[in-house]
Amino acid sequence: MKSNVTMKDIAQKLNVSSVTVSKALNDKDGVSEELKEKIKQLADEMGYRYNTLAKSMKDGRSYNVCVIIPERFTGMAQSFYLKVYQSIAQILEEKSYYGIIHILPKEDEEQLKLPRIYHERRVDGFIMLGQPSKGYIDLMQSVEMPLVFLDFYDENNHVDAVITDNFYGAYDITNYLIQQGHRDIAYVGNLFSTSSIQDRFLGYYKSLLEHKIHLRQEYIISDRDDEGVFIDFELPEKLPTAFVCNCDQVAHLLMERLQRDGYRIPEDFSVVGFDNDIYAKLTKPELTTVEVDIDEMAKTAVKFICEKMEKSEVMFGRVAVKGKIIYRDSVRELNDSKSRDIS
Amino acid sequence: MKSNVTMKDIAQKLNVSSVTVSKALNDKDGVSEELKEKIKQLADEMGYRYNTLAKSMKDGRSYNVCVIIPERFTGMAQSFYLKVYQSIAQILEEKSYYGIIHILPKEDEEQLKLPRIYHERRVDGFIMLGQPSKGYIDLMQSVEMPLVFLDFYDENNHVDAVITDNFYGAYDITNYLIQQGHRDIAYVGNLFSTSSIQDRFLGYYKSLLEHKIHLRQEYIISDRDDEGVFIDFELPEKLPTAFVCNCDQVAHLLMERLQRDGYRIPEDFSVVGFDNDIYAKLTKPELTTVEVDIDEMAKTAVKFICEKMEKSEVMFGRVAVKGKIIYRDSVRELNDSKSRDIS
DNA sequence: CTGAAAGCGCTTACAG
DNA sequence: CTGAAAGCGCTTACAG
Repeated sequence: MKSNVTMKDIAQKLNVSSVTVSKALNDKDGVSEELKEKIKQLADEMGYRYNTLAKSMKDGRSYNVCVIIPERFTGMAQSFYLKVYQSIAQILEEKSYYGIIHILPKEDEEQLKLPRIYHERRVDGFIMLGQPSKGYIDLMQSVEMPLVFLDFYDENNHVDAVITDNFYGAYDITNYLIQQGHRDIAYVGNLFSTSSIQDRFLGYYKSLLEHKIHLRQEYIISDRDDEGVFIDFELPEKLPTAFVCNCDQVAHLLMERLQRDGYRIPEDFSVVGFDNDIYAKLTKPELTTVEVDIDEMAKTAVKFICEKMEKSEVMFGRVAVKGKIIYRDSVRELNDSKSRDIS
Repeated sequence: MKSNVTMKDIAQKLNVSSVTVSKALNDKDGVSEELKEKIKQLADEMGYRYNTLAKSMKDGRSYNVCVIIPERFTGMAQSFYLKVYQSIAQILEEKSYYGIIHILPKEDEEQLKLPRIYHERRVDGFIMLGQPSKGYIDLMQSVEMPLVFLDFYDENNHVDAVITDNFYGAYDITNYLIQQGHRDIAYVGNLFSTSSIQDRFLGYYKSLLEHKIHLRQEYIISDRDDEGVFIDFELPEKLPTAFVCNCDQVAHLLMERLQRDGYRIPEDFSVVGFDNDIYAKLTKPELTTVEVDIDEMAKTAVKFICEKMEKSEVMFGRVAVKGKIIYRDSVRELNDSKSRDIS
């Protein structure tokens, strides 16, 4: 395969103009079917490859969408965002866009440096995947380019955002525990750490309220300090029968702690998580949890960004995508017995 | 920030030509320092962004390097390749290239479909990260474009490849076990599954040979079938005192099995792994293992691909990058006692 | 149905 | 030190 064949080369061989070749290869009107076929065939034979850079330059669009992920979300076991990116890229592909991943280095985030791809005009829109610093959010807003937030939102900015339905996810899974006969249910998570921990807590709380179950302060168990570093759990004197953990990793840690203390799960305690990530299957027994609908989130974000790239005025607001409960073996049904003693 | 400022716009404002603006912004000779400054400043004020697409078209290069990862390597807990990509992208960035990740869908791999980015001439070179099918390897070879294999190599093709030093990694860690007094050492892995399992086995074997330790067939314990699906371990009648596992995940599985059988680690058995991935810290106790030098591998691969993009004749052959042992708590020192009974 | 002309935004090679 | 001309590979709008 020679690599430098252009439309002009094809045109010359057939004694036509490059305009005709262009039309033929793009399947446009104005060329006889016969000639079209001949051109396409010759293009194939000559190993012609369409040069999109030329087209890009012509119509001033790069056909690239940049997916920015803050570096801190890319650590071990954080394959969640990679999966989201993968889904995004695939959907963009169908629309003939490229999804370009950009892992935002910590320094760039602090110094408010936009990706080089922006300064070099190689991008038509941004999907911000995972919450960056406040300053960076403002920066992204200030450049006039289509922008969608994914998996977080910002109170103060009017940016289209696609998020997991944290609230109803936690609500659903707490309801499930109550259906199984649990009444003493704790929530595990630092309420002041992230908005998703907070929203999940509120979903849990709503479920309690609807079932007229009193929220006990000592049943709100912190899992990390305000910097996000995990801390030892301080379990209350009187233990609940079930724990709603704000994420699978914390459920994993909690189960280890309980098992170390000699308890069995789910016999002694039921535990549920959120995310359905790798930790959900690392626990013994495996975890009942809420699975995030990655494909739906990706699809929605791509739809938004594409429409915004077409006509930049459109706004979609904040959209929450519902997840679904994955039932495994970390929850025990409490048969009528209202409460129990720990032996 | 207006988005459509061009060199011409800047030129007109200053009553100079766009050639002069181009020279000034690229810091080339032929413009007075004074004028250069003025131009740069105005460019800033006007929110000028350099249009690399135009440059790309001019010199027929996209400045993109495509990193292809077969889909099956991107599952949960497979953040290894993401980290490699991250490192690659960062190093390419320093050289003003873009690293474009492309997750190769299974169907495309089967149907031998190259990434669209190739057909659209938006890429100057490929880094193949992770071993694809034989057919796909041949396909990649057939397109005349700079190509580097990363983390695998192919016997039959003369392609530059950067790999982990599986052989010496396993050799080193087996030596370490022997230093700790172990003589009865098993290897865990299906020798016919992948070349890295095989190479690691051979490193283990070399260590035995050098210490005049007889290789016992029943000490080669398979971990997966030929399709790569994990199977139950068949442990030999007489158990060894130490296990060299072909990867951390398998070490994790083995430790679970042994612990389920009532053994303690490292008191009853020593276990070592390879990779230092997430599984190495999920085991209790944490795993002594071989860490792959991701940055060095990435650096080498990028160096190769860049030089090949400059002048395509250069060849580097196969380069193995050494890892290093990470000492944790899964190995026990055997004080002189040659062998032991299991109580 | 076919094509000459102009232009996308930049750079290179050359002339002054 | 400065700039007019030509060209990268394509497409659009228009003329025939």
